[in-house]
Amino acid sequence: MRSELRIYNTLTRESDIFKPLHSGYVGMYVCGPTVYSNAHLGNARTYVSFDIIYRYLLHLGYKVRYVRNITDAGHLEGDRDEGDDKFAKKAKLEQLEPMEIVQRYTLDFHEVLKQFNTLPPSIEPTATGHIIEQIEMTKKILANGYAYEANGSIYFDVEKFSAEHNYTILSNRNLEELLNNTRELDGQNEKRGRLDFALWIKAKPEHIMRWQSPWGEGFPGWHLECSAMSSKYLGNEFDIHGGGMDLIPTHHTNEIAQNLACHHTQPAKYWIHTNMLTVNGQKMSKSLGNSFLPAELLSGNHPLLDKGYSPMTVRFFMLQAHYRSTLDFRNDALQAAEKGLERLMNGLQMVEKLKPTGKSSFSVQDIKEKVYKAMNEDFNTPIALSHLFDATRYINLVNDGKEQISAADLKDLQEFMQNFVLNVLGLKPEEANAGALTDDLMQVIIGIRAAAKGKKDFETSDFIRDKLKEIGIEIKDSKEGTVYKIG
RNA sequence: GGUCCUGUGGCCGAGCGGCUAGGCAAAGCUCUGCAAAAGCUUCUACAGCGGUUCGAAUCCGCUCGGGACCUCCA
Repeated sequence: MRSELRIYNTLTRESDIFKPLHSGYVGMYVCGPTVYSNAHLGNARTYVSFDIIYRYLLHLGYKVRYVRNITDAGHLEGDRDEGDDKFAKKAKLEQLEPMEIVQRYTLDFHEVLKQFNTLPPSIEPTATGHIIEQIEMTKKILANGYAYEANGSIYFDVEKFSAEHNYTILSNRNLEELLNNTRELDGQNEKRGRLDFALWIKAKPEHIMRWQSPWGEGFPGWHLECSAMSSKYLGNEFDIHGGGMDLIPTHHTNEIAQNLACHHTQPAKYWIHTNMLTVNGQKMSKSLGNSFLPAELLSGNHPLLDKGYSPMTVRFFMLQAHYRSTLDFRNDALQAAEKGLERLMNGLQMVEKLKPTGKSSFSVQDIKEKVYKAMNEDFNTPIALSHLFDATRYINLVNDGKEQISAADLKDLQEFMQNFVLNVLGLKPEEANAGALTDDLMQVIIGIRAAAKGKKDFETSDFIRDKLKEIGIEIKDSKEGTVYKIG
């Protein structure tokens, strides 16, 4: 009997037993990127974390609708009504149409996530594609009395809302202190309250992205799109809402307020938040200028890297930490992850070659249960991995004849390893980086070397090995024969 | 300034009242013409000082580090 899945819920600040609203089905909404520049590794960590959650839920047999938006409009520089939106600003900078920016960085985002082997979401809606829904929602919040119009813009009335609801339920902040500590910002005279935020913003003449609304031409506030799209595709109440931890105090807080003000329901039952990727102990972010781009990672062309690393190495590196802990991105940690991943993948290959040896001397069932237990405790991938490494050690010991495994257990273990490593953790073997022709050539060379070795002509065989090494091809002799590795 | 999180062996990272993960590195061994690779084995830490407890890395207090949020951010 397996343990039940528990998820740490930011809303309750406890690990809650996961029970979907509709048995067998899961609705999950994750806040996607604002596509105004290249996705960096910090962004990737969040989506890799949710990819694991998505994959595991699928693995458990749930039918999951995974919605992840693309923010392509209405995201202001600062929470100021006079701010340009990010796309228009960047567009001016590069002399491009805003939607050109959106397209470029949406493609980049998809490319990055594909490299990290994340599964695409079921629906990937865009903010610009849901202007009508956002206007409708604004109208309804106005009608319900939780917003007001000021000079063509619509603001959410936090004071009114908090008289009836706990506005800071998610962040657990003290509302009074928030009110007193929020910085005085310029150009805020339109707002009645310091914490009020825009649902709809009146377009200034210089704004390129604008839509017609009952309040004149404008564009939606950032927080509204997620409320509108999650309601549309998952209903007013759904199971999981996720995002980075940095979204808790503002974005998600406001989202909850909007949903309550509009639909009178709290949108999600479980709020999951992933922690940040740090560099030298500091959060990786575009504004701090310490971000790593996937291209820099692959090439190793970055002052903090000694060499390039594959996306799978980074995925594995991320899996070695829990999603709610910060993770520091460092060259030597990556180096360690590279070796670790190789060990795990070797184990995965090895288990396929194993032959049953009679009665099992260890319990496959036990390993499996430990792995599931770890995953059921708030998706604890580091612990799951540690048991997978235990399994790997047993696999190697069976290969050495020091442990025994029965035919049934072997089949079980093979299926489990393949399924878990490949499908749940989403790790895939590095693609052979040699083409067919190269491989044929290598077989010829290896054959010549083997012949020389057979004649004890070690001078020739060592010459071949050394020369290949010079051009970056490593020769390894093993019991099963000689293999090569490029790079 | 306010709110909150955090400090684990040479490094990365789990654990969060008793059973003291795992990976990397290191050392020894196996394999091997020699290597390399791979595999096996070994290596026991919880910032400091107090307290609670039969028992604390785990709970409480203080001190000293580090970080996040309060402003766009995953």
